[in-house]
Amino acid sequence: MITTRFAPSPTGYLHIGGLRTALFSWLWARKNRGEFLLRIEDTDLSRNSDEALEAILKAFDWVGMSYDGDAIYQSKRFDIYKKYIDQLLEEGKAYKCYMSKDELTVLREEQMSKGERTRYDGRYRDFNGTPPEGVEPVIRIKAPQEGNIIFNDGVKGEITIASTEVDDFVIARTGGVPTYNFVVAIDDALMNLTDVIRGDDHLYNTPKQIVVYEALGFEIPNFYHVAMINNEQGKKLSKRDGATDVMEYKTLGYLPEALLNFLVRLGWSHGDQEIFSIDEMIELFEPKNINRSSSNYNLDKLLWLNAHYIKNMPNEQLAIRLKEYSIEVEGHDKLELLLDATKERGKTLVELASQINLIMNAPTEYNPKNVKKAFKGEAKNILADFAMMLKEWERPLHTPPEYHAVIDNFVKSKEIGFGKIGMPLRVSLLGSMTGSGLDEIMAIIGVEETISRIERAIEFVGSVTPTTNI
RNA sequence: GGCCCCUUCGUCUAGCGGUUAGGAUCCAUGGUUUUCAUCCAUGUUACAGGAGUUCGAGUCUCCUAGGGGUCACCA
Repeated sequence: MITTRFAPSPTGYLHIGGLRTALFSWLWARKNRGEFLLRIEDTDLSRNSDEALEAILKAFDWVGMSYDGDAIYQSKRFDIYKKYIDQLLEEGKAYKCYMSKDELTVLREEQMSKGERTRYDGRYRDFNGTPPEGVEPVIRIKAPQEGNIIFNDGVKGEITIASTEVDDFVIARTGGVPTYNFVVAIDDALMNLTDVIRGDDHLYNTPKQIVVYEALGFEIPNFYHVAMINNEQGKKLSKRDGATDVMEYKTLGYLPEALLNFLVRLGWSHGDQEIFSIDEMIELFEPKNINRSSSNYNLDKLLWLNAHYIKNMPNEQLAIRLKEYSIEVEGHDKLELLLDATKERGKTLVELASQINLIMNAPTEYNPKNVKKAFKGEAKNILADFAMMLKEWERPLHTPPEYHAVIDNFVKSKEIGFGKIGMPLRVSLLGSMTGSGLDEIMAIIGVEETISRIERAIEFVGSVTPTTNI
């Protein structure tokens, strides 16, 4: 059985890099009918925040990734870690180090000035004397002093790191609170993880964790280190790049299925395929197809995917999603028509919402530029005549083709080009020069509203246009 | 700086010793559309550089350059 996990620390929001590794882990577990576990890394009591934790859980919920069982909180497992610390101490695989922070700083500065890698020098590794007074010790683990630590990374291949690069790192701070690399290794082992998929930035933690695995006799899982996601300039993602919080994408009008599809293709591929439903991702995902190089985050592609998912989403479903964007169209008698007429014109739900609002609400103002272009010349009279024709029209007016017939008839009887009525009518109805088809708009709002909007436009034109121009 | 990793169109990527180096996005052009958008078609653009190995190298090896990661009593 495959067991994977996502292990965020509740110190900030969930960002897209984290979401992607979570996605990969989730897909891999689901594909193998294994388990995907959630573990909250909250051993740094001073940096945790409940809001951050809540935001992470909310983001998971929004994208629809479910974890198995209950989330595990490291802060509630200190007694377990304590037990292993004591065990290592007893077995002589760990020791108390009485070096003060000041002494450590001095050592580091010395090493840095010599251009060496900063590392603990092991001065208390075999200490038998009387401990200095007044110093609360930390616990350090005995790391191998020679040879190499070698592991096979599922993405990058065999990684060899010299043991001299790994010092006797602290596993318990003064006060006894255990540190990250120690608890990660213990929890990963205790949770029976088979595959650890995580960010590239953890690559150097792996040898440290292997030291713990070996000291405790745990079985080492498979590691997959996924390269980072950079911004469009190829630099590290930062707050300045916007939308670092996954939930920000919801605010911007992105569908979770588009975001996930975008992320799954960032660093992973299945031949030339671009569009993946969740089920397809689960079916096709293979960690061996994860790219070894880092990738740049590019909004164009996400936007294209989002537009794709909006266009292809059933209208009832779309109506439900739109509720989050202050659009209440569920149960509207022209729902199908309304969404068919607008959903190809919005790349995000926010844009789609504004398209819908344009149709559902009569324009309260007309852009001067549009007025100048669309309401010039005979426009006022033409609109008036068209409104008249609508009023006197005797055939039914419900569907777009039925409205089309009116326009058709109007243009022919007046012997004018479509342009003479098209743009003035559009601006009258929407206040905008672009948008859905006129036939559709009129069919959605109905004949009374159509006439009312035309009359308001005529009134407006009359108030600003010199009579000589009409 | 030490160590580790990475390098194919602007971007995401396919490629797994022999291809006219493919797809997607973006951009441009044309077509469809009464506008816009959608859709369709066409087009421009890439193997970081240099040595090897080989009959043959984007694919293997080495070097150089560039980029990234990491060096905590943070996670």
